[in-house]
Amino acid sequence: MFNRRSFASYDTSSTDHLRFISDTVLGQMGSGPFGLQAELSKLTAQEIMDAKALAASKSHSEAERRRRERINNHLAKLRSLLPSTTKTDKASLLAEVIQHLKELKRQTSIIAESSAIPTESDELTVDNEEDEDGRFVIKASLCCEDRTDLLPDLIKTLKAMRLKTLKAEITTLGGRVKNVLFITGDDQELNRDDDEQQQPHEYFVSSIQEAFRAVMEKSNGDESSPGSVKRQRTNINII
Amino acid sequence: MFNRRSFASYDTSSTDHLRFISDTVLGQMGSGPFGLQAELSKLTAQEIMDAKALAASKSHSEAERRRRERINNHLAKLRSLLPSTTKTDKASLLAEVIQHLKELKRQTSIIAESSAIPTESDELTVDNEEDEDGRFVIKASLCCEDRTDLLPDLIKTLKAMRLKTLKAEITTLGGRVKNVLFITGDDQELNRDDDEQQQPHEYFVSSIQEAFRAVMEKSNGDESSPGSVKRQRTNINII
DNA sequence: GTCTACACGTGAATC
DNA sequence: TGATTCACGTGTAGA
Repeated sequence: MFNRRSFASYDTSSTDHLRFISDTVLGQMGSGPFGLQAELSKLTAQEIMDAKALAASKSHSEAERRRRERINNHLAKLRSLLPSTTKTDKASLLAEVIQHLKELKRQTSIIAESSAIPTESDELTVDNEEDEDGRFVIKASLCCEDRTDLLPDLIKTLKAMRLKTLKAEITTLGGRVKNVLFITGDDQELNRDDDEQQQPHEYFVSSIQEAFRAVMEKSNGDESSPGSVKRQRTNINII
Repeated sequence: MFNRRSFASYDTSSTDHLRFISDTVLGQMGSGPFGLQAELSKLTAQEIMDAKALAASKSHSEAERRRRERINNHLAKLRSLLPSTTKTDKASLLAEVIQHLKELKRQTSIIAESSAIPTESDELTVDNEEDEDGRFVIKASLCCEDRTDLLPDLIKTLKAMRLKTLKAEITTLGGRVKNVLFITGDDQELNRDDDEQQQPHEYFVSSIQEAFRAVMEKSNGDESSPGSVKRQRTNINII
């Protein structure tokens, strides 16, 4: 452990290290011809072991240097992607990356909700809305990878929940699909005038969200179909 | 440097370190009462210096540990923000962050171009388009911080370039403004039927872009006006 | 047994 | 000067 430390300094060459060892050992031991011989052979063994250890240590430190280099290159790339490069500090850089990432995520989610074009990331929002006649309508917007059974599954789900689709905007682009559905229940279920209005509607919203989530996740699990017809765009409005 | 190394191991206590020094020094020096006394006082000085050095080293290593902790916390937060948490590796994590950041940036820029809502980041695009009558129209979309003189400056610029605004969509939100202008030149300048059509239009596009860029940058330099009326939204269509 | 990734303490530099 | 940041080589634990 002691001599391991001795070549830990940055640019001590192998020969310097060995000379240091031979000096100390020869100084402590007797200088007779036999002892010297023994010590010399011992030294050779030491040399070999040290050479091996040094080689191992060298490759180790080099590997570690490569790793550091990779990480720092990525950090530099991140720094170049940020708008404000005020702080050069590493931790602050990462903090700004986090902030920027959250901001971008916020923007995209806000814009994506009000857009009819499907995005790369899966998305599901279900909200209460009021139509022009003041009746309650639920607007459900879901975006996911397209598959042949998606629409039938959605219809089946809606039928099972006794819901009626007033209007559907279905847009597919690049193998992905975005559905914006305007849903209402049977008249005896929704549009009641008692003072417990909010709670039942929130219940409907969450149960619809849950059901649609299941349909979307079933879609994700279906990896066997290769999504044959891609990169073609269709835009369908069902009223 | 030698004894600095000696307490470099992780949990060697201060007393162990000092005992090691006293052993070696006493072994090398004479053991007379005077020499011992001198060595003892020296030792005390050494002890004090070592105690100081140890304290410094301790605070240093603790500070370094805090720094590492901060960085790793940020990395963990980044990992939680990513959609795919497949690789736990640090460098790969940063690589995925870069990828994700680029993807989000791409999405927002694409969506922002086709949206009438002003975004947080400045933006300027100028493109050729054809209107319903087949005439050439230039669509210019610029988004920047709002100021009172922005619109007059734009109008002045357009007038100076002998351009006509067919239609303008101006939307302000939260102190920022987005202008989408549909521009055409005088009829003798644009809409010619010779085979050099593309080049002059590209010239117009780039010169318009340059002029608008100047207007936007002048806007950025104007920090004196406090942008009094913020957080109110207006939507104006000029046809 | 080699390889890889991490945390650690330390020397040096910058402020 | 002390505080803070970085690169370095090393110990060590999983594949």
